[in-house]
Amino acid sequence: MTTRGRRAGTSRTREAIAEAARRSFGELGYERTTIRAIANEAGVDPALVIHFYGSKQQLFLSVIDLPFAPEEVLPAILAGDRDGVGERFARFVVGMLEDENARSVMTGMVRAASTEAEAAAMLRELISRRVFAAIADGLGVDDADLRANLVGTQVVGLVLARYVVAVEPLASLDADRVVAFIAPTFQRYLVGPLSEPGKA
Amino acid sequence: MTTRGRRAGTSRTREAIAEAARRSFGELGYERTTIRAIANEAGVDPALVIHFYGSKQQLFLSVIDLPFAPEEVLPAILAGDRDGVGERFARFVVGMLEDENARSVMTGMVRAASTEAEAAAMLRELISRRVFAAIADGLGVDDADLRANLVGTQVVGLVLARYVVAVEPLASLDADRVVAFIAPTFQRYLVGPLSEPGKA
DNA sequence: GTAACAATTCAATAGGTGTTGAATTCTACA
DNA sequence: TGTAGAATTCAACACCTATTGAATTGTTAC
Repeated sequence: MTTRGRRAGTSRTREAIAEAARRSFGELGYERTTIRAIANEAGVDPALVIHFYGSKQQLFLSVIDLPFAPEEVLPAILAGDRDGVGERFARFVVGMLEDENARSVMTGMVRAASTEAEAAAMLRELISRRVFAAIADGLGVDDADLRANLVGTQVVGLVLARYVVAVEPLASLDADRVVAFIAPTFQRYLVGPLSEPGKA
Repeated sequence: MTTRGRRAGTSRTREAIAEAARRSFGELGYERTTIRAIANEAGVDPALVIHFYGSKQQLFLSVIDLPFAPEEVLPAILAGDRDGVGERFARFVVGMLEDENARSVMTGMVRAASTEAEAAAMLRELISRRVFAAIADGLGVDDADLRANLVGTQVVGLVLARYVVAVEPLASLDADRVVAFIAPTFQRYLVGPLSEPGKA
């Protein structure tokens, strides 16, 4: 029987709620995640979740944020020899997805983008503004918006196939091989000729 | 005031329900689609939907089925000169997605695969059995399972980015240009060397 | 030490969901 | 023509949801 009122000592429940939420959103998506389940996992009353975060949607937006800042991490990847940029990019994406927390956030974003307009907007914004800007600045290509889109298709496709749908053998492959397989795709989307190899 | 009991004449409501369901699942995903809304769009009582299809999940499974049979359509695409196979494949995928009904089914599948285990299984099965078999048979490559997976990532990534998230400029591009951009990716995933261009 | 405030729970509310059972009207077949 | 069955609606059920308001307990600043 839990008692009412404030607990003694300093409390870490706010973060516990955030962690539970991130995990659940990542695993179940937005709709299937219930505030009750989050509260339960955090060992707390549902009303406390609302008290801290206002609403389910605000909780989602607070908790699902990129596990990295594109404008901080991309420049270093895009700089350097052009021939290796696809591999460096692939290595970063695949490596980042190895981290459990980062993966939760990414799958959560992709899962939620499928049904939540807000989440779709986040993803759209991410791809077509932040990644776009980094590519335009870092590579000096003129059709950076399109290139950012194409890179985006391969990234979300990878997340969906490897982690959400978990198709085999891709899901069980070790990171290095995945990097090797998709690096050339990023290479072409980032700096290669975009039309047929012949023309353009 | 609609009257009770059977209507006169032959009825097409069963298909009307299927169409409404397909549209709604495609646009809103599984969770957000309600039986009441489907019934409403089909001009019918919610109970009739259940009466015809048994349950929401069975309705989903009945209605969301591939708009084409891979084993029938892929062989013709994979046969022929190897250099053009990527483009032929891209043309087929992108062209198929131009059809409104087919697109609904595909987005519905991808959307639902994000949250419904059954739908994820469908997609997994589709990619790793049916597409796999077609590739193995049609191309005679040995790592056909992996190639099918990689092709799958690019297909679902395209569906998600272009139609679900609708990122610009990709969403507004005309089909021919999309084909030109992604064809080389399919080309490599289908018959190209899978590791770095150098080795393999 | 007391007043403000933060953390926490409880109980309730209002609304939505898929699904069921019975009732009614029509069709098809004997 | 009669009767089995199909198509259809209505009303209800049982359940689950996010959210709210009030009550309680602890902490912090004066």
